[in-house]
Amino acid sequence: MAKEINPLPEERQRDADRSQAVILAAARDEFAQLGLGGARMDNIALRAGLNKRLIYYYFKDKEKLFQAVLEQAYAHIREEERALNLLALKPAEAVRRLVEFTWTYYLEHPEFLTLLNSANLHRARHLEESSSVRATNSPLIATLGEVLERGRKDGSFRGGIDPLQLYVSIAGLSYFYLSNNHTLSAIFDRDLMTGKAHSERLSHMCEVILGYVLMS
Amino acid sequence: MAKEINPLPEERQRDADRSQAVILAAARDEFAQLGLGGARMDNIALRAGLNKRLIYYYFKDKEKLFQAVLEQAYAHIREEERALNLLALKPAEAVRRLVEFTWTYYLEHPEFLTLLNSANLHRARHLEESSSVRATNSPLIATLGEVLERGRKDGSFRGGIDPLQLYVSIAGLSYFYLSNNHTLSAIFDRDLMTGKAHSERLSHMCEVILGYVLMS
DNA sequence: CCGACAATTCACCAAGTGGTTAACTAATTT
DNA sequence: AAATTAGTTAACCACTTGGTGAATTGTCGG
Repeated sequence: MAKEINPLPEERQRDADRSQAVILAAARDEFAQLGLGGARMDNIALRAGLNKRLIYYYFKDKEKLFQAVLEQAYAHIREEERALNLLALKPAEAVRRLVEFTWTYYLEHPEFLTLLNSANLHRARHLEESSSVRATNSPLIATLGEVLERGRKDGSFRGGIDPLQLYVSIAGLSYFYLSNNHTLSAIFDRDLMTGKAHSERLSHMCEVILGYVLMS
Repeated sequence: MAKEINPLPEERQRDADRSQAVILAAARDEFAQLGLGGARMDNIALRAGLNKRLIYYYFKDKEKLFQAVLEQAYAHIREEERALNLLALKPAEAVRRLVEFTWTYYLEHPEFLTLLNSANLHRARHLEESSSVRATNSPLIATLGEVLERGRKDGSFRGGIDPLQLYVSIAGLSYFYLSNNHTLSAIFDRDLMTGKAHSERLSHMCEVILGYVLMS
């Protein structure tokens, strides 16, 4: 009996790409949970199920590893942002869609929030060294600017809105609620992470943002 | 010539209260700059100009020290919030005042933002153990609720606004801009920390929030 | 002036810490 | 199938790290 060829390529024992991906995922989780200062390289190796030496082999050192994690995180959200296709929607719907997307993305990717916090704690020096993040100068702001212009032209939006200010406001409304939910819940003694609380927050944010951009 | 009595009490070499205060300030700075995981006890002692052993003598361990720093930070902002006296203002002015205060406080106390981020990274467990923070269940929300009610009664505000949602929104608009200014500046290649950028941000936030609460 | 206690110092440590050296082995090339 | 290279491993290390035991000294009431 001839040995049949496996239709799926057999798992190679050694796979550089897979190892790097596994390390990145492990590092993302460790950094997200403990911050740059609290993360432990031994722990990352343990999470990855790979020898610690491999981390240094592929990523040089802790700082570079963190930078790689950040780049991957940004690449991921940028990809999803691109898929939004805001220009295919009516201006008001585009803004609402952006609010909802931002909220949902942050909600489903809490690690993104803590990674950004760590990056900012270190004054974003890991981004400045990174070409990939700066280069792909998010086209979202340009798109949002176009949406605002269209809305103004068709008379539904007020004029003079800075798209960057609006984007920061949209992001901030979700970000603060989710990133600081533990302290907020503790101080105000109210669980902010129930499904009901979430939908209330989303509709509140839509009211705030749409109430601002829409003529009335 | 008789030795005259010093009108200011001479500096005692040993002063428990002063030492604790110095340690707290040093710890606040260290934690704010490096996070809980990145902060070093030796560094805190160095900053304080005191022997490291004193930190453990007064604060038990790193976790308790961090908790004490958080408690002090909250106590400070709560004190200033109390001084706002929002109920003495007309509703619209009270809301605008709160926006301005929040912005200014965060701007002048950047360490508060990073401390909160660290607290949230650790799921606010340092607050849950703290009686002082939970106890002084910020009366700001109650005050804001009263402001909203007055505004609705005199016909200037819309109804149905949840004061907590509004507070989170007001805080979030400032917080995200300032806490994430490094990553935002890097990604969008725009300096967000100039005086001009600051005043633009403040007026944008006032428009957003007042546009939301005011009837129109 | 003294005894007692509180404030401070000094020397020290076990358990990590990020990072490295060099050997080893699966794939790939020739 | 031998040679080369890329992926992986084990053992190790110099240096930090949070934390402690015990001695020391300023302060203050009596």
